[in-house]
Amino acid sequence: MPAAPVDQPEHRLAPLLDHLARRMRLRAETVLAPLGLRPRHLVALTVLRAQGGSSQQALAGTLAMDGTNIVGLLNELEAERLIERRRSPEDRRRHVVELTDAGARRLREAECALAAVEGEVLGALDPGQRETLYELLQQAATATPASCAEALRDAPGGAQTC
Amino acid sequence: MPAAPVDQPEHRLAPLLDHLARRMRLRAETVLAPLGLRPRHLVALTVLRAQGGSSQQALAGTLAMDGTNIVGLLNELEAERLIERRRSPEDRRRHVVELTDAGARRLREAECALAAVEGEVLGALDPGQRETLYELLQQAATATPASCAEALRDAPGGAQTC
DNA sequence: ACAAATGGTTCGCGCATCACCAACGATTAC
DNA sequence: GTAATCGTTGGTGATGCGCGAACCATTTGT
Repeated sequence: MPAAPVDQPEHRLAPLLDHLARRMRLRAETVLAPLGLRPRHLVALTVLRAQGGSSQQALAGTLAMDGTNIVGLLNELEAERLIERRRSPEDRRRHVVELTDAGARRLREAECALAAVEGEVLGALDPGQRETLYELLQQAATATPASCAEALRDAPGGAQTC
Repeated sequence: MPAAPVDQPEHRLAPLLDHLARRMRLRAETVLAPLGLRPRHLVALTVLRAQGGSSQQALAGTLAMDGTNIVGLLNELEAERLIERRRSPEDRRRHVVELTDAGARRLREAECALAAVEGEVLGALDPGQRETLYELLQQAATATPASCAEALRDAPGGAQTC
């Protein structure tokens, strides 16, 4: 056996992530509809609860979406008084976006409704596994904005690893 | 302290999953483009490698998408000789879809290219963590098709858990 | 003080995804 | 033979989203 060429399964988790996220999103849509929310809103609200008081283009960065679309998203959320835009005192061009009390409440309601969906999609995982899954994803998500921008800056063309 | 109301952080991982999957998908698109593949194709190919020789509506089930759209997806893949449709011997109405050698090769190429993306998006996770993440997602994904259909059958309206 | 750059907003274009309906050919089941 | 099933094609419509253009308010540079 010469050098044992390390026949890795070469499993990448991008497709897996995509697959599961899709399943989750599909079910979540139907559950969230009665609350007047869509998955996108949930992500935004969750991010805002974590890092409240960010500017809109900071949000655009962490949500990885175009600035103009952020406006629309926030408009919808503000129309239902779930978030507030205040002008920043230091730089009055900026809008400081923050969760309102109603927003935090709705978010909790949504999360509550989402628990059922989790039960369906992640039925094969026991509570402990779900918890570690949560922690892994959380860790990845909170650290990514920086590392992602960094990676994009360092290797704009292509960074091949194999 | 009356009954200690268990002030769970009530963290749901649906938004997290959505968020990370989006980041991953965005980067994956640009990396996959030169290979003539899009994220959807990758998911399909991965599923086919795992459970080869399924009928198209079985695929529709596990991919959670409409049958008619499956046709288009498979057409694209077949046009590049990455999959083959053969008629099932038992039931000649069915098409048995299977990965070709070229398909398996392309899939590996794509996974290789995807490794770089993983590095960017999951930079905060060390190899061990990524492995457990993979195993958790894998376990959830392989078990979901059944449990999901089951859940939909049992509770078509709404299954509130809290 | 004037020009340039920046954050946010609005409008509109274009593209991709996707569910759904309808109709059809081939095949199987009752 | 009739009905149901699998796949295929074509079309429609909603949605999401990136992108560019123009605009206002504000800040920054000189």
